[in-house]
Amino acid sequence: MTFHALADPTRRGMLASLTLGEKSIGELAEPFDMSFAGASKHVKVLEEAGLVARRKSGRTHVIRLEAKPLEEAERWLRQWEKFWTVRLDRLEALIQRDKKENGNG
Amino acid sequence: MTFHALADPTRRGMLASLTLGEKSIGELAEPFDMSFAGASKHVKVLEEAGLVARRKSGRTHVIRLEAKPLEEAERWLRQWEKFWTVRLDRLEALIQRDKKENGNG
DNA sequence: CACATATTCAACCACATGGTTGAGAATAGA
DNA sequence: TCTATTCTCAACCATGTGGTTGAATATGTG
Repeated sequence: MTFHALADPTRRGMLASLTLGEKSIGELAEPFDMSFAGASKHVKVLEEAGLVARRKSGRTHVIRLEAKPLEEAERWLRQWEKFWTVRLDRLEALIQRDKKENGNG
Repeated sequence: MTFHALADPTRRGMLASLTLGEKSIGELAEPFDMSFAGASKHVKVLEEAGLVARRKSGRTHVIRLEAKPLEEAERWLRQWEKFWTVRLDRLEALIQRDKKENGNG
């Protein structure tokens, strides 16, 4: 779900905006020239992905970043990258060995 | 575009399958009980995201992994994670300092 | 050539997504 | 209380997505 949440440029922009500090829904909506309701939907997606958390202060909903899912996504990617880089390297090694053994190199 | 490509479970499954070696479209489709055309579409998405590459061998299209975009996505995430973890830590530090200065802690 | 195989393409379908608007809920403040 | 502010919800719309099927393309094989 994290990847889906990160796939949208508006949401990434909101996350960027949130690195400057907590923001209300209205403040998040503003730079995108978007309706409250539109921004609210995006925040909901981010919230369900665990990338942000919400705190109610009076009538404003204050949104802040949450780093955990990002760490997880990063771990996932790193693991995969390592795993299949090894695979690709091994494949390459096999090709090289094959070349030598068959005198094609 | 990488995040969008990674957001679909079928596509992640295909990538997983590809870590075991190169696969044809048909071989990629098979474990998902999916039509050729369906698999073909997913492969196209992965290809456009640069996550896989295609080589034609006779009438079969042979698909292999490409690690580069994964590295980039990982770098992106790592950078962000670091960046906003620092922000969050700084925020926490401010709160703590505030507590001390105002005798609330 | 005729036929089978591997794949794409085009058209279609159901549903999700990103956006809007307008109404309604909750809270702040006169 | 009345009004303004902040936000969510429901309904709607256009477009995208994930899937199908059937026809078309390209290649191997008899």
